[in-house]
Parts: sequence; structure tokens; C-alpha cells
Amino acid sequence: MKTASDAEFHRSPGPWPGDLAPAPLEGTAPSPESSGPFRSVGFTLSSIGHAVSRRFREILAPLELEPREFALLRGVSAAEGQTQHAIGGRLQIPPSRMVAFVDALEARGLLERRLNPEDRRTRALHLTDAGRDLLDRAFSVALAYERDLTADLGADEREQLLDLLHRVGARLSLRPGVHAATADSALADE
Amino acid sequence: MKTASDAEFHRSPGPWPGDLAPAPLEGTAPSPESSGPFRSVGFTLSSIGHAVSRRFREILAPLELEPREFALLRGVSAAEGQTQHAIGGRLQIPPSRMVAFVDALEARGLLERRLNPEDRRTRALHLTDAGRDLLDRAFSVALAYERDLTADLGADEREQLLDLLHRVGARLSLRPGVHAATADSALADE
DNA sequence: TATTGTTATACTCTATAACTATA
DNA sequence: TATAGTTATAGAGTATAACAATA
Repeated sequence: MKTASDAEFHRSPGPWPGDLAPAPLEGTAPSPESSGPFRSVGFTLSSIGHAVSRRFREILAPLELEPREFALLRGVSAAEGQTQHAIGGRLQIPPSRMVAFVDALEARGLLERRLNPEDRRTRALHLTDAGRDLLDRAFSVALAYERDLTADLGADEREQLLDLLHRVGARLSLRPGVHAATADSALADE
Repeated sequence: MKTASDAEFHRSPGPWPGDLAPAPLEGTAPSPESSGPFRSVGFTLSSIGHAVSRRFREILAPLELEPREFALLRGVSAAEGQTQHAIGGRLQIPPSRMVAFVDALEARGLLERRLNPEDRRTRALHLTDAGRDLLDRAFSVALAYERDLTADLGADEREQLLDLLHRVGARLSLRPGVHAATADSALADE
């Protein structure tokens, strides 16, 4: 049993260990269109997803913003004035982690905690003008990145890709255990 | 400047911070520019890649094998008898990390270090029978997972997906800096 | 002097749980 | 008694550098 959410703000599950072809390490460079006869969708998805995240982190770096900080600014922007608890809950950030994130962004003047006279335990989060400004810039960076990523795709291909991805993604949201693809079944025949 | 490789055995770049639609947290999206169903390829790739990795870790867990350990076993299997240094180099595992990984797998009797009389600094890595056995089982689990992931796709759709993914992936292997999509450009117009 | 493998150290990240102040 | 936010603590993971043995 997993304890709780293992969603966005939690530790990454780590990389995929390589393609399924038995001996890909010899010979030529790991070029994307290498001569492998079998290419795993799982491997490809995992490594491209990894690369997409890494690159996004890189292009966001000049704004001195981590992806998760971007996400938090977005979360505040989308629910301005809500409590730290509520916003953290939506992003599945544990309370104790929220403190550090908000501290850092508040210290940079990007958002602020406001006291609520009606419930003096809570802190309402608001973006500052600087925060809104930076969030706008981060958005435009993210949009440029998105355009760049899909620059070689026609509009129809882009839709096709998203459709196929969602169909694969739908397989993943099924609960584990009802699948044949667990190592338990491999253990069974030992 | 990055120090060196940030490939498979290094810390994950972390999750994508959410889709690009400005206000996705409320009930229905009152998004002004991207009316409704704008879905970012970057977001989708990142989150599905994440989910694929996480699930793979889960289905491998009954074998008491982490994805990276699976990768290392594969690496040894593909280059049996080569030095720890050489195999680690191919998988881009820093030397000091190799020690711990090999220690753990050797302690479980899955691989062994053999001394090389011709160069007594080096350790040649070999799989044991148990290691080969476990690797086989891990492979069959990975193949079942792959089949499950793509169960809703026809053979042609599968090829199409891989093709589209590789075309997006090709955008990522370009060096950063030559892109328009860096936050530097957003900084420029402040 | 360079290289292979090892060990040691320091640092980051984060999960957990105590703690406070309110309610 | 329960909740919002904070602080403290401990543990995992890992990058870096020092190190020993060998070339």
C-alpha cells in the first residue's frame, strides 16, 4: 500500500532503465532512429518525458524559477486569496513543504501571505505584481517551448499524437493489480 | 554550465508543473485565449512519461529490483566480463555510485566481481545464474507491461505513435541555446 | 603521473511528527 | 478536540573529493 499521493510534488519515480531490445549497448551511438527492430513505447515515453521535463527546467532557469515554483505560482493565480492549506491541497503539496515553497517565493516578493481576521489560523495567498509579472513571462516561455517541441508536426499530427498519448495514458489510470503485467505473475512461474 | 552527464542514473528533472491552460484548477476552465480543450504536448508527455516510469517501478517491485538495477543487470548482460568502469561509463553511472549498486547486487548473488590478473586494479563484472534468471523474469515483466500499455492500439497506431514521438524527441536533442524557447528571451523584454 | 575502484564527507531533499495558535 | 501553519528531526540519495592500489 502506498501511503498517499505520489503525484506531482513528490519524488520522481526515476528513469526507465533502457529499451527492451536485449543488447542495445554495443556498436553505434544511441541515435533516436537506431537500427533496433523493436522499439518500446514504454521506454520511449519514459525517456522523452524525462527529456521534456529536464529541458523545461533548463529553459525556466533564467527566470530563477523551478518547475514546481511555476506550478505553485499558477496555483495561487488560479485561486487567489485561498488559504495556504487549500492551495497546497489542490497541488498535493504536503503542508510542511508548502511552508518552504511559500517562504522562498514570498522572500522574493512574488507572493504574499495575508492574515485573515475571521480565522486567524489561516494565511491567504496572493500574487504580488512582481509575481504576476514573472508568471506571465514563465507562461510565454512555456508556450514558446511548446511551439518549439511541436514545430515539426502539422496540426493534424499534433492532435493525433495527443489522442494516441491519451489512449496510452488511459491504460495507466487503471488500478494496478487487475493487470497481467505485474512481476507477481513472473514470480509465480519460478 | 552543467557539470557532466545528467542522464539516466542522475536525479530526475522533476515533474512538469501542469498544463498550460491558465486556470485549470477551477471547475470549468474560463480560459480566455485557449478556449477549453488546449492540451500541451509537453505537459502530456511529461506526465505520461512520469506515470509510465512510476508504474514500471511498481510492477518490478515484486522482483525486488529497481529500474536502475534492472538497467545495470542488462548492462552487465550486454557486456559480460567488462570492467566495472567500462560498464558504468556506458550507463553513465559515476564510479562512486557504481560501487554501491554493484555491492548490493553482488550481495544478493546476482552478479560478481572477478579479479583480472592482467590488470589488478580492475574488476570484471559477470552475471551469476541467479542474476541471469532474475533478468529474464524482469524482461518478461517488462514485455507484458509493454503489451499492456499498447493494448488499445493497433499495430499501425503503435508505429504512428513511435514515429511522432521520435519526431518530437528529435527536437529535444538539439543543443539548448540555439532555441528561441529559452527564458533568456523572455528576460530580454522586461 | 594516470587510472580503477573505494571510502568519506557534506549537502539537498523530504517524510514524519512534534508543536503553536487558533477554532 | 480538531485544524492551519510552523518547526525540528532523521533518513535517503548523491555529488564531490580524498584515498589506496596498481599501471
